[in-house]
Amino acid sequence: MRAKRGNPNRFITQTHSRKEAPLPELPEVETVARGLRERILGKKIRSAKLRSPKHKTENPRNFSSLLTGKTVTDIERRGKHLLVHLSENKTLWCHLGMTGRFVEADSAYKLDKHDHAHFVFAKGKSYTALAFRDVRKFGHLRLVHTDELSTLPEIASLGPEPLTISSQDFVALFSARKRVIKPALLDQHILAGIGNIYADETLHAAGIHPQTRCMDIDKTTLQALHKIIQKTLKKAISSMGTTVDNYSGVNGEPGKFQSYLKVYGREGQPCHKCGAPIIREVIAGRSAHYCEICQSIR
DNA sequence: AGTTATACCTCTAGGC
DNA sequence: TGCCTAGA
DNA sequence: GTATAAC
Repeated sequence: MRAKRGNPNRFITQTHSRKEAPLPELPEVETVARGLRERILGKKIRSAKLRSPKHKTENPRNFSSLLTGKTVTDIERRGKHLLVHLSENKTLWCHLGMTGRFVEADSAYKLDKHDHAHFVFAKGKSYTALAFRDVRKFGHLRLVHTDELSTLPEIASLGPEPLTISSQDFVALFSARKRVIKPALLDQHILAGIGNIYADETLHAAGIHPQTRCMDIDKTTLQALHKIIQKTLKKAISSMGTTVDNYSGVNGEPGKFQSYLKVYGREGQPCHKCGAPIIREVIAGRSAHYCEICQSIR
């Protein structure tokens, strides 16, 4: 399946021996938000259908009538949440979970069994039809009142955005905690948007062992981690996210960041820095990938 | 407070 | 070839 | 991926 044996420039791609979910994290969700802006911003919802009533969704009965006729006024990302703001104080609040995605689904499109909703947006002669697909059903689509968004616990309790937090605030966020760094990075209440891939990648780049307690990491290293996180997320966004055997873009465009992965999904393969095999170890219930030589800070 | 396990759900690579 | 399970 | 219950 994958890749390019013998191509030194594709050293990462060829190492993936398994089909892995893309795990929508901040860069992937940002990519989707941008794709949605291009396609549906300013358009009016002509139809909205929910085809899997079992899927986590609010107002399943009224879904169609509540959405039809509303206009998409703004699309924002907060952590891994997608907020599609509509006219009349409505917001379509989406989370992609592990496998959620939007796919273009015009009249020729054959709905997949995992397409839980279908939308048609229009402005003048310009139509866009999208399906919301979510194989594992960990994501959701919910219709909420825009002015009540900030009262929703899932949104209100989110930590700051990693791309805009200052270095000082970042250091303050972690330096006093007893917790282990990897789960702390994954904790959306502390910082919003980082998931398993970028936690592992940034810790490797910063030379920090994933089991290190936050308070044991000196300030200089935390400052370095802050920089690395911003750099990595920006690069991933400009690469349109990480795609392994799936698509992160709205129209199915694969991301390109997977070719830069240095530890994630590379268990047993040589570290690109030192050659030691990459370790995979379950930490706090999730796979952590790291190099025990390069990530000696602990 | 912080940690860990468990549940939610479907699919696929890889082992046997 | 197919069945089964770990892990996404 | 996340929420929740349980040490």
